[in-house]
Amino acid sequence: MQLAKHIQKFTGLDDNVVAAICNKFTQITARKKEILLEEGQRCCHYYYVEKGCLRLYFTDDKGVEQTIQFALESWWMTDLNAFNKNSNSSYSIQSLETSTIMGIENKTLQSLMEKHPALEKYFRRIYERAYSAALFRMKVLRLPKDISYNMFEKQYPEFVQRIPQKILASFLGFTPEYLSELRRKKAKHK
Amino acid sequence: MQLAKHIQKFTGLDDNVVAAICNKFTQITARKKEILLEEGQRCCHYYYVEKGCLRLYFTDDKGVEQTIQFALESWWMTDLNAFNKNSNSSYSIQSLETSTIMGIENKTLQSLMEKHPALEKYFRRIYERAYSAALFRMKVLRLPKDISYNMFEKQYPEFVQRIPQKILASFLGFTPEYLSELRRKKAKHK
DNA sequence: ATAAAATCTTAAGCTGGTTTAAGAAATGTA
DNA sequence: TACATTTCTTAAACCAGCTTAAGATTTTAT
Repeated sequence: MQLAKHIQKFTGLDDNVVAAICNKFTQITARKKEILLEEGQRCCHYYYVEKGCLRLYFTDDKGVEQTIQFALESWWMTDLNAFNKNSNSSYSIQSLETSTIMGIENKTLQSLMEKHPALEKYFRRIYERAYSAALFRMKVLRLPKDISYNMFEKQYPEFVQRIPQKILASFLGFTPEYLSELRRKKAKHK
Repeated sequence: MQLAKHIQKFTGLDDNVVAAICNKFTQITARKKEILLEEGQRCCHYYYVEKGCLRLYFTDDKGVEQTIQFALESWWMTDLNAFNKNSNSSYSIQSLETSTIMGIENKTLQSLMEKHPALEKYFRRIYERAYSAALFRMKVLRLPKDISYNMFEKQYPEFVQRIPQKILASFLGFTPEYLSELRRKKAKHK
């Protein structure tokens, strides 16, 4: 199990303690395109991606899905605000592939953290990483669109192949048609 | 001191322990417009805003300053990636007002966290809040510009008065000229 | 294998927001 | 108080990226 190794790596906790922690999680297999959380519904779970890929998105006033972020292996995903306040979600979460996921509810997570303070360190580092990535992404979104596409392609070449173009476009903040145009221009200039 | 109260509130630590922790911080008074960290320089400090306001920004290829985020009272700010890796910063940090700030170096912070594991909980919550805010901001930046301006004005009416328009524009992702136009249009329609 | 659905491409016309430029207002400084 | 500097406004010309639409390709389901 990836999660156990991950927690072990960040906390240095004993194997059997880690096992007891992981025991509180529910293992979920999500099919390609399966919706794990729907905008407006109660956000009951925090998800850890063992294998596969999730995306967090919302649907704008024009009905277009806007992808906020992806979660690949070893990343966590939820609508954090809704999860913590036990309120309705402002986002949807979808599995982009057949994914293996560990899910946990808020109450369970809180009691785990109380019982195992070392988990505070684990999540401190998880959030630190997530926040740092969010800052970087904020910067990238300010660059001209062609540049942010090139950066993304360079950094995640295999991932660009893995996901539908339209979803990548919605992540980078433009239309699929424009992404198509960028790709054509780029191919031409080689 | 705000910081002590803040740590106390999130961790429940003893007053004298909190005092010992805060003792490791350096108190800084930054003048209006003072630059605390310059893009390309070593990022040596994490800043906690006691009073005033900081902004994190970078200068794009056209020489335009792009504001990534603000830190008001009780918020933390640094180039997290550079701070953790002890490397050069990709951003600058500027005080927008006469601000009172608490600064700490990475080594000192790490040793504080080792000595006081309760601080892990403190920063877990700080990062959690920061990450949640970053997600929300990502969503707002996807909305039409006039809407994101209206949302911002509604949520922080006094802050809109406090900071220069051009900096607000760079935060919302458009030009000062366009912000001017939006304001004029809005005033007309009343 | 085959039909249906989803995705991707191309191209033309269009628009939200930028650029440029110049004057007005506010702010900082001696 | 006056001068210099920065910020804000206005308006016109412009363009990066969107919209629309229709055909081509790929994926999914049976």
